[in-house]
Amino acid sequence: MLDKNFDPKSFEKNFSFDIEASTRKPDAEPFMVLLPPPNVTGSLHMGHALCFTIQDIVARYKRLKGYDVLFQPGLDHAGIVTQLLVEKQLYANGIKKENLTREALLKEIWLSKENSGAAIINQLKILGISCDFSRLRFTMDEDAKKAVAKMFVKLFDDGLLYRGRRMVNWDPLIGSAISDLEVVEKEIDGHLWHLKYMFADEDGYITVATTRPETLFGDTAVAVNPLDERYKRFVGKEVVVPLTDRKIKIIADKYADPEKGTGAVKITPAHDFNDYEVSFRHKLKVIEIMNAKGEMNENVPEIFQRMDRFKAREKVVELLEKKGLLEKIENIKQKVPFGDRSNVPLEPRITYQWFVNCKKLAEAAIEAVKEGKTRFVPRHWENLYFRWLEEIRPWCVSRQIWWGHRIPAWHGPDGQYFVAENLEEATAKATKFYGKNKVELTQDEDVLDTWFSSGMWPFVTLGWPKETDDLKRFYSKMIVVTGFDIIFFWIARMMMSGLYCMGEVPFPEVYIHGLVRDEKGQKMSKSKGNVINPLSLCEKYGADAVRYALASLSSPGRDVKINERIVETIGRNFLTKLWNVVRFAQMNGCLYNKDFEPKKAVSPITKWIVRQVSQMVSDVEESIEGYRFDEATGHIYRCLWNSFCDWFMEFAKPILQRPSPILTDDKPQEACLRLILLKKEIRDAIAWAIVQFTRVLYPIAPFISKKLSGEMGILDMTWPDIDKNLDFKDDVEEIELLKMIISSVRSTKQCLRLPPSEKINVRLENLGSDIESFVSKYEEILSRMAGIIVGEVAGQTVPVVVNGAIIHMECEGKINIKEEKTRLRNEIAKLKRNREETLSRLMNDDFLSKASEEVVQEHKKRVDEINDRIQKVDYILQNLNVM
RNA sequence: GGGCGCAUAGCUCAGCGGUAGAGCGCUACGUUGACAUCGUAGAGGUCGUAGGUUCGAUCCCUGCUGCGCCCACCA
Repeated sequence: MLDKNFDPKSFEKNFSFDIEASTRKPDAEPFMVLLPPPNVTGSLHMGHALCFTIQDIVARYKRLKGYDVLFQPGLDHAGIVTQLLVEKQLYANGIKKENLTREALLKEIWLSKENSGAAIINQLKILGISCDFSRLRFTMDEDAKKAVAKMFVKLFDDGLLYRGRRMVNWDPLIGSAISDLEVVEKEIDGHLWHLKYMFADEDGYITVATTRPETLFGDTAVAVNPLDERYKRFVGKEVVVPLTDRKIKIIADKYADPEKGTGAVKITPAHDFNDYEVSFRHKLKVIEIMNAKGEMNENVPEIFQRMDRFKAREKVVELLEKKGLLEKIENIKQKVPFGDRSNVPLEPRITYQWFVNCKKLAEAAIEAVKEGKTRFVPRHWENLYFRWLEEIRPWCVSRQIWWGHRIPAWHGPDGQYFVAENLEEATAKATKFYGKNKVELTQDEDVLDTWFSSGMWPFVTLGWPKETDDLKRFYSKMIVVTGFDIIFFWIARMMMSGLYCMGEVPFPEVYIHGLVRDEKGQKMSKSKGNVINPLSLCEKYGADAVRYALASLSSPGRDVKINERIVETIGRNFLTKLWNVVRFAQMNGCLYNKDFEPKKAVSPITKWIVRQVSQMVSDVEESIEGYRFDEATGHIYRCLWNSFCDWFMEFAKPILQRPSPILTDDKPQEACLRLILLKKEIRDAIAWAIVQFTRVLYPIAPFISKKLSGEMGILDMTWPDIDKNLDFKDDVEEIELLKMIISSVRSTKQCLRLPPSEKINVRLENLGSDIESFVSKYEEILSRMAGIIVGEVAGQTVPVVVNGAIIHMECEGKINIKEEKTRLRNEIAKLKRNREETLSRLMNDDFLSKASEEVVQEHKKRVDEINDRIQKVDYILQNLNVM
């Protein structure tokens, strides 16, 4: 028997879904859900909870539907983030990175990875995510390493991957190159310094505006626009770089925009993408003035050397001012590129890096989506995907950090390198190249961008490059669920890698969910302090409540705003309701009866609830298949709370509470038997309905569903097998009429300020069916739920119109006639307005000729109904006058 | 500078070419056996704005306004 208090903690921990998650069904249709591997940098946040809940709903639903579901879990090594985190932890313990060897730092990171990984797995289990943990993979597994090396070599051999000296975005804090995607533009309050560049051979100067005065040591020209009349005559002249005695030329280049700054721009090829371009056109010298940490190097005057770039800026400005070379300072809003992980301003830097030429890969990825081989849900995300892939640039995949997949390339003593899957193969290549036996090879120091291995996740987890059975069975049969923020990082790359290595799209569908935000719609972040920890919510309200709330809030294409209160009011309250109704069922001895056949139900109320539940099941099915989890929870909610609890259980109560007759010889046997059978049918129907609820709810709230279906006597979870062709029309209509009568009486009582508990005599008129039999069936229900006694009435009455029927309520001395008259007049006025509107359409020839026949008929019917009602209400009004 | 999304009740959001919906909140009333984490009833919206298409527009199209996001190497 269930406890009176609903306490999810008391049972959630008792359930493990490991067995169902790892059970394979070789004969069933395969379906895979690919869990986006969480970073091993700590714990799961609300975004994970949403993403994983959605996936788990799909996985569980498909399992119930009979598919062979592989829900593949994994963890991501998350190169830069993880290394930064561990370095920070070490630093807090007084250990500096500089004092550690590569091996020592890696050892520390692996340790951290083990801890974090274990914590994440534990959290996934608390959330009830039913992936197959026996198949847990890590992006730096031995197998994954081999696969990554394999693909790297393949790309290299196909000429799609190369090493080159290029200008890249450099993160001075991390000391590494990063990809374009890892650059975030931030608008900051900055200054525009107007500097005087003195002419070398005459008096006077040209004014150059810059936001980065410290880079002037790297200047190798000043550019003006060839069409700029102001500066035409200066082109070819020399100016002196301030604070130095170095002379540079004034050049004419269309890059200089007369509208911007002073129209004359300093050219610093080593530290600006545009200037680098300009330097090629004019064969300018390239002077690097900073090291990997963003400190000034030996190419600047002595006093600036080893100085941090921002410190140097201050110093430069100070000196310029002293020397009278600073014309003015303007305050401006400025966009500056920052590293998304380090959150420091980036420096463009010219270095050797490895690049993937994505052009061809991208074309295939675009094509596949255009052809519909992969579909985004919601569809409009495809635009974003196309736009990025169409303008794709070479992808810098090397990182100057230690944590990650080491680049599978080996360098010879002379700078020659050999790309190979392992040292043996590299040695073989080197031997061939050098033509002698012993060559000292050293592996490339760099590691790969994390997303290189993430992009291979769909097939690496299935065993690639081995041609495993799983790979054949599940590749391209999977779904990926993720946020739009990683469409470029991950989805696009999985498409490219997948098509490249497997020749087929990895997944036919990608479901893109919204971002989780706080109740004000703000992004959750540690700095704002508005982060909600899903695990503490689970602790407080249960994982089911969190999952249910997330599902019901996840409308397509919209962000999910959540706070603790929402979990409480949406999730926990609903589950409490379910818990309580099951408890009530238990008190009444309801247990699942496998012999109960819904379509053979006898009692109208049973037929009604069977109909409602059946409809709900097919609605939920449709919703989940369309990824409408908000609708799915809505259907379950309304059916359980409104139809089942508010109506059916109330209908059932009087029947259940009737004392069971004892069959003796002196009582009419048939009536007793009928009651016994009716009570049994009601109990069976209650248990049946509850079981259906737990089944449809199982994908969303698995713990409570399992618990409650167990209480009802069901151990195996399956999707409800519902008869979609039930013909209960007449009975369903009868119950709908009953409901309307009850509602109308309640409403009228409230209007008339009659206490709901007061029993009122009523007379029914024009019911449309046999009043006597209707009353005999529902007399008890009408009495309990509406507080009316059907029979004859005396004295003053208030008639209530329900559909075609009229309920005359006895109210002698109980009501205020004036108020009642006002109420009725208002009702008539409203009805008339309604009628006018409908009639005006029916009198419109265009409407009659152009609207569909169905719509026209509907309008005509509506007018008839309104007329009928007006007539009755008016009749009532007249009679009130007489009384 | 391009592109995308959103605008519906006090709040959070569904919806839809044919008389506006839910949850929360609010108001009134109601509890001795499922549930106050509750029940019953009710108030509350000219569906952002201006045009257009249509017999009919909250829904489709266009402009505008406001908010949010993405992309882009500019001093």
